[in-house]
Amino acid sequence: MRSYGQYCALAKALDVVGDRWILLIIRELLIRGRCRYVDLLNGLPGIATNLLAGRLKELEAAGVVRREAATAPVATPLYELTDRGRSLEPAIRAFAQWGSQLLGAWNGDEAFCNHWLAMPARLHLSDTAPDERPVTLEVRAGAEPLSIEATGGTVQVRPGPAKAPDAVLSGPPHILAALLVGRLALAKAVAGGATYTGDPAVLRRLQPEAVPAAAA
Amino acid sequence: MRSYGQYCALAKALDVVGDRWILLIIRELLIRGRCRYVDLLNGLPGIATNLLAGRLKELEAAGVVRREAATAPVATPLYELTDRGRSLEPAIRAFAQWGSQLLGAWNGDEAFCNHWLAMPARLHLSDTAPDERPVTLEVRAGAEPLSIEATGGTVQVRPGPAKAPDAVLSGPPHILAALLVGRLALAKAVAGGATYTGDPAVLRRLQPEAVPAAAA
DNA sequence: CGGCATCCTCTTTGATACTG
DNA sequence: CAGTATCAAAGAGGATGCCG
Repeated sequence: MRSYGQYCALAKALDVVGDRWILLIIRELLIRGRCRYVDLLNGLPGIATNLLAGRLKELEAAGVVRREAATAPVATPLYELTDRGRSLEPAIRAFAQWGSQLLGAWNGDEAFCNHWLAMPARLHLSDTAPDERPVTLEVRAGAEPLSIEATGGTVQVRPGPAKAPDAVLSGPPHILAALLVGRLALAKAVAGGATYTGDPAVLRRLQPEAVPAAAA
Repeated sequence: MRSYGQYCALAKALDVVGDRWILLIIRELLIRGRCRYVDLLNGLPGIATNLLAGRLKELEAAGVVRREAATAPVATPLYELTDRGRSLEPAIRAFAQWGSQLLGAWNGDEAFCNHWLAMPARLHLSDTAPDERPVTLEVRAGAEPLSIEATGGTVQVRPGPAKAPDAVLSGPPHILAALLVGRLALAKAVAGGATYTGDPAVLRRLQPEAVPAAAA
């Protein structure tokens, strides 16, 4: 990107991460942690492959992303955020929160990846029963599932299936998002096309206080 | 901007404010409040006038900016943020904070406007003596001065001169920024080229606890 | 295959000139 | 002052090719 050439913290930030696709690339790396080029490509529907390659180089040069070359046991290079990159998380969260009000019902021709639900999930879920045994919820909306684990007071969200999920949730994206975030009660989510199998307590345990409020 | 076409809150936010120059336009409106087209143009060195005009239209269409047409007493149309626009402030602050670590010494060929100091000032200053009478500090680094007022526990920062400043601060941008933010003690700032006239207590009153720490 | 680099077209930007 | 008009240059998007 062309620099704004302004002595201003915001302008400096935008010199580095203001380019098209950059924040979405960082979103992917925040959600997935270290991953391959092709994982990024899949999580960024619409990006041209040359553009992704170029952006990754810029981000590496800027010290936001680190590229680990493929060595012995690993077949392909891996990308991950540096500390500086991870420190963008609060800003990205703030933006996502602002954008969430622009998120209406899902019109089927928008791209959707299940793991994107990790962002609202990390923001709004917590383990409300730290002393009970760990439980896992698997969420399926797109191709690859997402697993959410409540264990010892913390919530772990990561892409990929859960080994032995205590509950499984699936349905249309906007219903799942609203349900996880606590804007929609389970009954209404089911009425809206969601399916929940397994122990209902798993979902309740993850939700701070939103469920009782929204259940009305 | 071309939409990312992704059902994701962050992508939706970027569909609206991800375009080049947009966040800087919003920065200007956050600092200045309601203002004229030329004010924006002056506060955004490097922007092309057609681009500013186009962005303002997009932002108006998106409900982020409101344009008030010139009526009776006012000679020219004015622009200001809507509530939705103002609600971007936390996200912009978060980004600016991230960018501040990229802000080194001021190399003279970067553009600088004095009123940009309002962002770090609002973030880091507070009125530490709410019960004393209001005091005003005037900051001069660029063309137009900035006035910072501590009154009754709150700090007001706005572009423009102060009526009767209790103190006046001037000097090179990076020195003033570091001083205001508390990263630099007054003595060191003066050694670095800053000038401070008036009551030293004014500056101390504005700074939470940073000065004692950084004074060492 | 996964991980890019090239080539080409189309859109956006930047610079400047011009008008009500 | 507040923009619009014009045009060249840069960047994005898409397809495809190359290489381990």
